[in-house]
Amino acid sequence: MDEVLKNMDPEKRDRIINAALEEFAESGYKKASTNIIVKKAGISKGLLFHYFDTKESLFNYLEKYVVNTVIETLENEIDWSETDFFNRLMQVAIIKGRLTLRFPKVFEFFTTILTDKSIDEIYAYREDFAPGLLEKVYVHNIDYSKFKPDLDMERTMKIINWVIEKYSMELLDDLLKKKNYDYDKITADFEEYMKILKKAFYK
Amino acid sequence: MDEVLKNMDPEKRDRIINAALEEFAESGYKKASTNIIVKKAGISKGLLFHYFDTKESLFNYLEKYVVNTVIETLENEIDWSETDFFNRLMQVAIIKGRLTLRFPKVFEFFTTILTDKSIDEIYAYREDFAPGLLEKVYVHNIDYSKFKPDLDMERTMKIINWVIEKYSMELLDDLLKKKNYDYDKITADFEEYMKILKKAFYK
DNA sequence: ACACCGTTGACCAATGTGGTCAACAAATAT
DNA sequence: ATATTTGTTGACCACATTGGTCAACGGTGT
Repeated sequence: MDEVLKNMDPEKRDRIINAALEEFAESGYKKASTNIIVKKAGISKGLLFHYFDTKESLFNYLEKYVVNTVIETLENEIDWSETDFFNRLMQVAIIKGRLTLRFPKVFEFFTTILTDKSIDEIYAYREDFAPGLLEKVYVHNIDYSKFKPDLDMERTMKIINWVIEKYSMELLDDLLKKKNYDYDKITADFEEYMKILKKAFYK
Repeated sequence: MDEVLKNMDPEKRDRIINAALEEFAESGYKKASTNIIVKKAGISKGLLFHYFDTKESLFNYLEKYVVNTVIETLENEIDWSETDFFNRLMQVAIIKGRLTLRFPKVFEFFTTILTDKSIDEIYAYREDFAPGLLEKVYVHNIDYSKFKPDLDMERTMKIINWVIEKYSMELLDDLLKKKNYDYDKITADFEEYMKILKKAFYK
């Protein structure tokens, strides 16, 4: 399976991957239909099972490929010298936006995978695929002395994260509907939110 | 169908409703299986189709019944004399928590229904079932003069809403896992978050 | 002419679908 | 006690969909 995959036309591979991501994200592993996947990908049934022997191995390949791609992209594209916490999170959100343009349903796919897993399992899953990454994003080089000293930091961090998650979600939904990607406008809008949060939580 | 439903044992009706809500929420209308619904509800196939002639009419009944229940509960249980914005939103969240204890998957059911609808359609849907309610929750008797005068109010309101939505979601997930409902502890924790937001956005 | 290879879609047994119905059980009326 | 209605069951149906196979096709290079 592996050597045959390496030689596949990359454009076609992305089409298959996106079709499969969409179907698995929408229906979960069991109810996802290979018939629908081939229809979405615009290929024949036979071809799908030529590249991926079974539905299960397709799912496994998908998971590995897509998780690794996301992690590598984050590792490589984050500016690790950035010291401002909000700017760091903004970078992450923007990178996620670019990934969504290439793999529209990746993050819904992740959500579906993680649904029904306990918090411990989710943590283990994350550490399995990207050991230490989460901590690195949140603390490496970040200057926490900018925050007001009397804050309930645990809850404050949760609040900031929730805001960014929700904003990103609305943003990604939007990206998938309209096709244009007005980088500057999005960044400016995002910065407005960050400004409000900074005023609220920075010294 | 209607008169036969009125006479149904309410405990059994709730079991059927919750089983159907769960299955529809999980799989969407088309992929939801009536076989799984009867299994979850612990009744026979025949009985489900005795009460609800078709899968479609079951879905329609569900939608009406559950939307009306949620709206009536909100209308009746909100303390409309409350003037503090954060307390108002906290009340809504707590009422949602109580509803989740009775209908564990209602809000996931709503989410599934609304997925793939455009923003305009969602707005129309809401106005169709609960005309004016949303506005009433957000403005009726609320004292907005407590907010700092120089705020970007549109974005600030979004932020507050996002925080409460996310907090509620985590709370509801939690409620479904553990069965106990430590009202006081939850309220206290919630109030901590509100305190942070008030310090950030109130004068 | 041949071999090779990516690709197709009709085809398969197996499982699942929404819905029916004759028959049983329990309550209710006579 | 008996007859009647009401609530409930699950085996059963025709049909759709499932994951997966395979003989055949068209194109490319030799």
